[in-house]
Amino acid sequence: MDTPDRATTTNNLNPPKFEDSPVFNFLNSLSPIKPVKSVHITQTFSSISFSSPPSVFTSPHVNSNKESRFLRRHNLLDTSKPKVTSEDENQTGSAEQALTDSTHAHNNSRELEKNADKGTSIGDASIEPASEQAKFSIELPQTLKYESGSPGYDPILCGDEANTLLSLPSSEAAQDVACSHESSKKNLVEGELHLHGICQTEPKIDGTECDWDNLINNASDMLIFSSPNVSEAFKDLMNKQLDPSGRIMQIVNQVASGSGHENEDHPPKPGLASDTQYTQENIANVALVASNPCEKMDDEHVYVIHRGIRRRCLDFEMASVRRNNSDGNSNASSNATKSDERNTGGDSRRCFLPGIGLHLNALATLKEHRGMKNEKSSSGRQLNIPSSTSSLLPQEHHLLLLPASSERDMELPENEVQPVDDCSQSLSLMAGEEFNQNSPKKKRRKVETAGESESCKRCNCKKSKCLKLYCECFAAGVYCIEPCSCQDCFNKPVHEDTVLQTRKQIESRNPLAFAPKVIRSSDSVSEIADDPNKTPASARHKRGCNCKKSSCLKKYCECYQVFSVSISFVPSISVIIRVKCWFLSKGGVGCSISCRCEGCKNAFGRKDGSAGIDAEAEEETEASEKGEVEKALQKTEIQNIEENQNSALQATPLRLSRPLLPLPFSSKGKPPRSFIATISGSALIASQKLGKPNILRPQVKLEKPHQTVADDEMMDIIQGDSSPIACIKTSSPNGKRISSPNCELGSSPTRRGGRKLILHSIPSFPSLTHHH
DNA sequence: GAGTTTGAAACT
DNA sequence: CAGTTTCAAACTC
Repeated sequence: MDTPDRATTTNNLNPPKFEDSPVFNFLNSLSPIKPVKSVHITQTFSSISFSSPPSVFTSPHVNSNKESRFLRRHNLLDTSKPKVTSEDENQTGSAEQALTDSTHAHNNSRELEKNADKGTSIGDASIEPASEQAKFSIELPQTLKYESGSPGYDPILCGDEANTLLSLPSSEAAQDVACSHESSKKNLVEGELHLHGICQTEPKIDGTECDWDNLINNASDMLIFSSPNVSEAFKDLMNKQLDPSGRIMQIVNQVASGSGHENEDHPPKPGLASDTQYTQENIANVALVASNPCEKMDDEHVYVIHRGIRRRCLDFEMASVRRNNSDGNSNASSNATKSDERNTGGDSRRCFLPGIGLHLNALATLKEHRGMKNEKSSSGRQLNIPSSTSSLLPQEHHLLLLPASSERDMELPENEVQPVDDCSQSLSLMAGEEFNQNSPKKKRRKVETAGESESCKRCNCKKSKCLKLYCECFAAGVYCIEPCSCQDCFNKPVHEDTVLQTRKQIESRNPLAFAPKVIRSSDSVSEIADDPNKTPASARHKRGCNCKKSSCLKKYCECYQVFSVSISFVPSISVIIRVKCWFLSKGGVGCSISCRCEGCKNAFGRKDGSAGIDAEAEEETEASEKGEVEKALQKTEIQNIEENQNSALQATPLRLSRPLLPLPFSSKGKPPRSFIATISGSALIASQKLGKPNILRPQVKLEKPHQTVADDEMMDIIQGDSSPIACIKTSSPNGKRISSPNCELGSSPTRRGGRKLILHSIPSFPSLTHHH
């Protein structure tokens, strides 16, 4: 499957295994995270274009399957060689062992170095001893040939290795939000990591030097997409990004202005409901796949990508519209059952409808694309959103893709932080994340592990018919889907009328019932603006919690919910970034005066105003005799990490892993162990306020698994200009996901060397403070 | 997997 | 608004 060039390169370079890399070994020695072979995700629902990379590396929880698969790949690799020397074999084996043996890792690295010097090593990798972390550098394998075994691998598409290190497996069906099981299966089979050489993007790399930055940069190339098509599209994107002149936003603007998808050569794919939809999708894709404006995007790719975005968002208000829509395809097939939904994809398409899912962030974006909006309206898809506040669905897609349906959308409370909790809908441009679902034992978890979209909300309602706010799906504004274990569920397209009605009823009772639950106080905003270093954990739950027994240390607490984001940017470097987001719909925020909790110990901020979950706070906690709190925190953290690791392997629909982070340790010389970053939505907002680029750049801080980055650090991350971050897929512990509204690919103004994907996390986030 | 705990949502 | 009930998630065993 390799191109001639690649083959040559491979042979010449005698591709080292990535996992043999000393760096990797070192990482493994430091972190519980262990390398795994490609992930076998049985995602049924996920149609998300960028499913979480079947991580090459994953947590120890990864099933053996993956590993075996990975091994197989090695075998393939080896077999490709004329002869496998015993040394090579040993190295291979040692690499495996090294994963768990740090000492061995060092030895290995030295060996590798030796080999590298000889030019015959499996992997050109060198790593300085821990004491010399400052010089932490690594040489990535020149050529990693993993694609050979993938049936879906398209040599043509992947041929351009120079520009694309991503070898995206192909299984386009998997992209369909229809969540075809078939696709999923295919994905499993084909969704393998195809590494075409980690450092190939750096022509200059001659096998002797490849600093950490390069590694990181290249890591982006190693993203794994469950969907081959997506991967292809992404690859194109990546290739285009190589062009210095490439500007993502241009594309976006182009599309918005109607030129983006004018590629007549590539008419909309069959099955598209309409041109309008296509346009929407294009926009979405553009947002995701920003590419060089000079080059026409491959609509096909784009389509593929966005296809994964389609979700089960409830377009409550669109029900009637859709009905009228003669489009036969229809989603209209609202008679569809859950399975039907998955298979038709029409339902998912709704996600592009404004419905209730407009995200605040989207508003601004949409405004920018007003032309698009108008166009849409003219097309008969005028969307009317009855409730402004209630329409804040945590669905990034909506934000990005849906044209503003009504001005009312803009009437949302200014300081509300959009709940970005449902990844299912969210444009999860995020990496193989996973949230902190603390109990893997749960049924839901099972479903998840079963391959179901971890990203999807999964309710388990029995009596509420999924028409109450009890139901997470309903509350999130999404239809229940197969992964749900609900009974007598009415939260289905077929009952959209009922859903709508119920929703309205609830809204009539509480207009903000569906509004974001987390708000950011103006005070905190200004505070941050004044001093970016201040802890931005100022977002607070709108109504506050009422905890009495959990001390606000459990997920029961609406305020305290650790949303974690795992960024698996380098599949080979299982980097799990745990991000505590304060910009989530709920959770991850400190308690406030509005809380009526008792004995509040919310690590994110106590009711009494105590420090949040900053590192110092945690340290304080640790140091203090509050063993209980500490325990709780640590436990939570551990759980989160473990879960992240686990889930990182699970492909999330539309899970786009984009390594955007120039790892901080690249300059700090700290080897990654586990990246735990804390992202504050407030920080994001603040950064906006400060007029800084809305680049979500979670600073990756190397620290112990239980540590978290201080808020101020997050501020740096967000505000800083050195670390482009990848689109991160964030999710809440309870399955709620957050994704940056405008996860766009772009080039960082300050990016160094390699291509980096920048997550414009909340670019279009309307200023929440300018009115204050 | 079943049962318990918890706190939000819903109801009165 | 307060008290109670219902509910489902979180948690425990």
